Amino acid sequence: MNTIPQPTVKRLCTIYQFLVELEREGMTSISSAELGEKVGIGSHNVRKDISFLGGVGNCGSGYEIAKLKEKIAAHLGLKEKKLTCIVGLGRIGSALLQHAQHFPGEYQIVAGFDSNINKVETIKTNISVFPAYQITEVVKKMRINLGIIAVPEAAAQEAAARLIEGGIKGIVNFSATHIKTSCKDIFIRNIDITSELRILSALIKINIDNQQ
Amino acid sequence: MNTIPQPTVKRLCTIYQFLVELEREGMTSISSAELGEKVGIGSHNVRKDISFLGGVGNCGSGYEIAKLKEKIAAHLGLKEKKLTCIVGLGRIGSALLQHAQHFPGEYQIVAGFDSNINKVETIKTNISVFPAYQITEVVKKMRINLGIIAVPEAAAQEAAARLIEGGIKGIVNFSATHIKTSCKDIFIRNIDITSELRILSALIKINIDNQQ
DNA sequence: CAGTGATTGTGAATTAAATCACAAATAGAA
DNA sequence: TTCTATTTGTGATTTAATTCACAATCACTG
Repeated sequence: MNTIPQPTVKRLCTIYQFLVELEREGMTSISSAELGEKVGIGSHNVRKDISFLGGVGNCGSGYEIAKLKEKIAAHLGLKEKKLTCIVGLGRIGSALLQHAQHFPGEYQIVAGFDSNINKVETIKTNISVFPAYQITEVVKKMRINLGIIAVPEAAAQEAAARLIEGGIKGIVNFSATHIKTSCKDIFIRNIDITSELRILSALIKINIDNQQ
Repeated sequence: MNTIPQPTVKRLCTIYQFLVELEREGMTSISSAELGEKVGIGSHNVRKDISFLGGVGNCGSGYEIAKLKEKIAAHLGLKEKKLTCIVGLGRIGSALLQHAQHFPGEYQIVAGFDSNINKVETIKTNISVFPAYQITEVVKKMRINLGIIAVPEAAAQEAAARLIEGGIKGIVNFSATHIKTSCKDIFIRNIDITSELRILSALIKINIDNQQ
């Protein structure tokens, strides 16, 4: 089978997001050139990426948005609704939680965890909230697919371990610690605001250096 | 000049984060193998990345942490303190703000913006908060280097435009919209939780497909 | 229904990144 | 000091990703 390169996966997800917006605006078709322009990549690249999905476009007149969206969803496994949980209900965690609940699309957040028992009781939300020591048990019982980690640095690796023990398949980690796993079937996306700011600093610095 | 590849920049930032932690734990030196193990990349790759900084390591016995940290900081422009602002003081924005203020390192958040005038007045924080229409003016006057965008989708591109007009050099965008700019000297990092979840779904799906 | 202009899909070429393999350097022991 | 066990730094190699170039396809017009 023709395996899809990782950068292509990322770009297809970005394209997917755009297609959702375009559809909402009432557009029905778009060319590779226009799509590339909007997403900030070349039209060649757009076509190459889409070609991994098999023939979708209409040679005369670009891609039919509904059809392309459907194809991407089918290939990237976006059609099955995923059950998701959040570990850590501090400022970031609860912001993410409420944010996600405003967009109840493919990802349904069904559980929250926090080590602070008080928070477990007082947090005002309509999802079930559990103490942290029940992570493994709850993930297993509810068959949760994905986890979002928003705990302090020190607790992150431990939280990941419990999620994985419960059978989770993917993790988005918002803590400053870079989480890793030796298991090749579990995927982790580490997102760190400080790291992003550093990358910006670096890109700016290198850009200036190169101009001189 | 030997220009540093982008993936290397990212990895060096991750490594930098680790060095900060290791230093805090009292370690003074580390080998490429151990470093790679912790960050989840091969030791070859670690050495190659570090080699872009010029000779740093001690052949017999790994890298001296303080020295390596210093070298990375010097090369990636992490030494000069950067002034940063946040646009959008909703749930995500104010969570990021308070989070960042707990780690007052290289990035000092000096201004916040929101289109809701009430929020401008009531938000309890010790940074200056301004209405959104003053973005350009304030960024220019305070010579702010970096911006964090945490506004709803519809307002994001506009916010970016104002920041850029004010002379900002780098943006981290937390809104669902993919922001782009035609200016090659301005760098944007788009971070989208939904997109990250989709990427996870895709990686899991493709992994399963390939096993069969 | 032929002719034109636009647009896709993809093998080939190019460029970039990751990995390898090993010489050179060093620390520490004997 | 000399020998050995480590560990770096880097040119060479391999692999992956991007870009190119153009034939094939289709919509649309007159």
